Amino acid sequence: MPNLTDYIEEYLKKLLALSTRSYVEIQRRELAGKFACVPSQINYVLDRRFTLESGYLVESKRGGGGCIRIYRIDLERMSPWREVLNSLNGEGFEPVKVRQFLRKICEDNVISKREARLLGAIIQDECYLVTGMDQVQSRKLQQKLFGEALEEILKDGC
Amino acid sequence: MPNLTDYIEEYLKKLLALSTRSYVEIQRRELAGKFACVPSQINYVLDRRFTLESGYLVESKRGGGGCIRIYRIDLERMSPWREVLNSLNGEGFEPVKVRQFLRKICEDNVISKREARLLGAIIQDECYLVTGMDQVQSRKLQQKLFGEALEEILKDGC
DNA sequence: ATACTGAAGGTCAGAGAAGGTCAAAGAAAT
DNA sequence: ATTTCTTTGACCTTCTCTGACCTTCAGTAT
Repeated sequence: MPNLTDYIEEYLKKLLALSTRSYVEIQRRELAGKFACVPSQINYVLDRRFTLESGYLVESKRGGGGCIRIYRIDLERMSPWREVLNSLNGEGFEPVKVRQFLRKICEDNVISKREARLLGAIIQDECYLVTGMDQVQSRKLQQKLFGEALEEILKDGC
Repeated sequence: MPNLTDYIEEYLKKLLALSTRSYVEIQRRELAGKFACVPSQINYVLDRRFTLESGYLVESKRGGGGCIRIYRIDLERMSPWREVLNSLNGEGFEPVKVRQFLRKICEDNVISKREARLLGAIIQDECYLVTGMDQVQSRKLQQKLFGEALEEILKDGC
């Protein structure tokens, strides 16, 4: 017995399938209207059903003329990142390991040397020392920033 | 979903691209007429889309026969570039301004689109919220990380 | 010269139009 | 009975657009 979230998910995935591009653009208010629900329901659906792990990526712009853009990322583009992607949610996000990983995918030409160095800069522990955060917090932030950066890479070429 | 501001921006940039000189001259009143909006809308567009950080310079003359002149700043004329970089590295580190700057050096092919987006990810305020740092601290860290990352990119002899 | 006048452009605060967040209530699953 | 998933609504942030009021300047009348 499908619920609202299921219907909205299905609708959006259909839109994506029909689109010639790798993304679709919607307006939150309008979509909420179509399904007779509150706008924040749309955010819920996006949070739950259009996650990075499941191969989707969401961007938005506020203000007059704002919109939400949903990208579909194909598996090939995702696969080189699988390993590090897993470490982004749970434990096991270790700068040292990530660096090794970066070297590897750089050799595999998934990213450029410059990009590898840029990503490396994000996870330099020394930068975080001055803030007075404890290590747990720093790790969390590194993890978050790295994740965001990764999204930008996956978005690319879409 | 472009809005009025987007259209006016596009129009002006097209004018600039077509111009043989490095600037264009417009009349606020007349331009507002063309887009059926109030004159101050033009100021808004200029404030938001034609800043120094994004590589433009705006001059104006009031009174009878007044006009607005918009210059496109060329990276070759290094001086403004340096100025901006310095201001970014000094006190006034503001992600909004930095983003405009990124857009410009991207347009000028100093960095790739992907790199611009990666650098943009580093300075997203939302990421830093979870850490419980105050804004001053977050800014400092953003600035540090951004600086390191940018260096890694430019090291490479762009 | 001096003062007036009208035609520019500038500023700023407030309304409006998006989308975001979060906690709490309600429903479904285990 | 408890946990997890869904739905809702109040409140927030960002970006855009408008209008009232201000400043500057060229030309003209005194």
